[in-house]
Amino acid sequence: MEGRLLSRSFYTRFDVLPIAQELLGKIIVTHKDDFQTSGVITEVEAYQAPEDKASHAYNHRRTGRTETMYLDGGRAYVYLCYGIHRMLNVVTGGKDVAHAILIRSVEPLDGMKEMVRRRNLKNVGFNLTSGPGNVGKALRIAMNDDGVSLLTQQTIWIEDRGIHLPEESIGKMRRIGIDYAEEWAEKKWRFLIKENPWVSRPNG
DNA sequence: ATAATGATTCGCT
DNA sequence: GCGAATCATTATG
Repeated sequence: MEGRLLSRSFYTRFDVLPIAQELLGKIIVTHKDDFQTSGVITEVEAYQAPEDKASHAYNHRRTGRTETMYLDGGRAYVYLCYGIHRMLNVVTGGKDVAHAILIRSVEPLDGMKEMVRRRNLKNVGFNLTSGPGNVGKALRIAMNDDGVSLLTQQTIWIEDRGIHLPEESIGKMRRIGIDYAEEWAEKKWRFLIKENPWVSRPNG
């Protein structure tokens, strides 16, 4: 399966919203413990600091954790959620621009058997790689992946394998789990491939 | 130093 | 629909 590695210039554009939509249909790949696992990105959420109250980097917030978001585009931002889930984000924009895109769901491609093993699932369903916590577990995202470059095919990277999505096939809805973010919670910055069952929730 | 909490998921009711 | 799991990060003293 040959794909074209997404280049630095894909990630370093300033506006995170088109980048998030263009990630739909691209292939996220990880290489861990001699296993290559991958999937078509089917659902993402954009986070646009400093103005976005839902972002960890809201209002130029700089802490040890958020520092990764201020790096140049084309890196992974990984954080632990609820003490359990490793969430995989794509850092975008130039250095000191704290934009990021959360990968919420993928459609399994390579290494599906290994992904099932990592998930400890008895019965395989769409929950294998749907939902950001499940994506992290299936792709074996680890805390030490925080800050790694996506620009080489070593650990984590994103490829274009020629999938083209027409504008009308992209669903735009409210982001999940950020009700505290007031008016920013209303932004339709969750993007997903319509009619694709590999998303964390059919509606929202 | 301590305490609160979360860009979630799963199992049970 | 509800609550537990589980811990790095964060704010606060």
